[in-house]
Amino acid sequence: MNTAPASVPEPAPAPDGAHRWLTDEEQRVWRSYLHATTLLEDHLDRQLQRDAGMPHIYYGLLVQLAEAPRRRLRMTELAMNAKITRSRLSHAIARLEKSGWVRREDCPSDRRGQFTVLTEEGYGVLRETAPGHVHAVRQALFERLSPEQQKSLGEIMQIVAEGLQPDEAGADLPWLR
Amino acid sequence: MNTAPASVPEPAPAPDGAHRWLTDEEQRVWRSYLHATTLLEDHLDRQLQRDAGMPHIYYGLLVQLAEAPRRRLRMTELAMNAKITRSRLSHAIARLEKSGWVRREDCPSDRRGQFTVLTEEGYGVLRETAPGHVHAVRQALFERLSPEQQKSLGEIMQIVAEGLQPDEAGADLPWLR
DNA sequence: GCCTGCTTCTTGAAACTTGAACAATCCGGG
DNA sequence: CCCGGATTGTTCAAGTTTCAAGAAGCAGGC
Repeated sequence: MNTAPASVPEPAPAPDGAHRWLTDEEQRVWRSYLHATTLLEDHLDRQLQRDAGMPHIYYGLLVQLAEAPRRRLRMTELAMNAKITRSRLSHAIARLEKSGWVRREDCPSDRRGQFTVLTEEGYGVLRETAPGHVHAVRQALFERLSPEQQKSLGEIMQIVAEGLQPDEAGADLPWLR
Repeated sequence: MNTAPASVPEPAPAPDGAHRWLTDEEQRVWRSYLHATTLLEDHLDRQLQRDAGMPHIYYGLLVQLAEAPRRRLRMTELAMNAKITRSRLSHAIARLEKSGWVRREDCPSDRRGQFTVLTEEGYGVLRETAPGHVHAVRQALFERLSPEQQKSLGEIMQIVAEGLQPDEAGADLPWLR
């Protein structure tokens, strides 16, 4: 959960600055980050498990489907949107299908492909539970931050995501890099 | 993963402001947040699984132990520090013990209690893998943010954590509230 | 047509997490 | 002393995630 603490022996200060520990201030920021993100994720997971009977990530899958044209997506696309592996998605969809919130359909143009379709029932669950979830997010996050902080948070998270992403934008334009 | 999307029917605008959707801007911030935190956690988990043979959370447990006096902590205290349940900790410690990085010791003053002690071997693993982990954190986060952004992130996460915590500071001083 | 390599999705086993239930112990009051 | 309630840590079962492997279909070159 944390980076190397003070009590872990410091590595020899590398000439080039590699292997540099975090400063005290960085350490504080990092621990706050871990602390807050852990608590928030736990909080939302419990909220949704209680009110919707599924973990946060599964809820996110239903949301993605609800937003998609004809409320359906190919497995691979859904997996990419949700930033999870296809394998994980397969298991998740199997579970959601068992709950009746989702249904599979063959893709006519590619016989390997599968669509996942949000059922009426799944849509209903979303409609019923979305307000509570939004409320939880609002209460835990937005109500506590000033407009400037919200803006700043957005920018920061944007930057971090871009740095970690396997190059989403321009991934199909490799010659630009 | 996401809050209610545009395509989920809006709840009747409650007079008191309950059940309010997120604004477009809030929505953007929230999705950036989810996106970034997911990617970062995945990134660090893989990094540590690869280089240290354990998930991020387990690494955090070792760090906590390394920082503690005599490199040992009671189960409950460790669980609270790491923000996980006692149950989860029990499993985790069992695994770390099997790996030889940690060892249990009875608490002399409370026969229900257990100490978890970081072994020399566990300490060694930490010493070897900490630099790589710090590097990953630095690279994914601090190198990409301006000093102002780092400061801002710290403040924001502090606020969020405080809002969610079962009242850590002052929990034993209830008369102050 | 028929390889070869790639993509799509699924599967199975092992690892990890969750929540409830539990035994053992502590602690304060009567 | 003894009881009831609280705390400590573990365990079980069910659910979720990961990783490696694999079946099936596509697509291009020959």
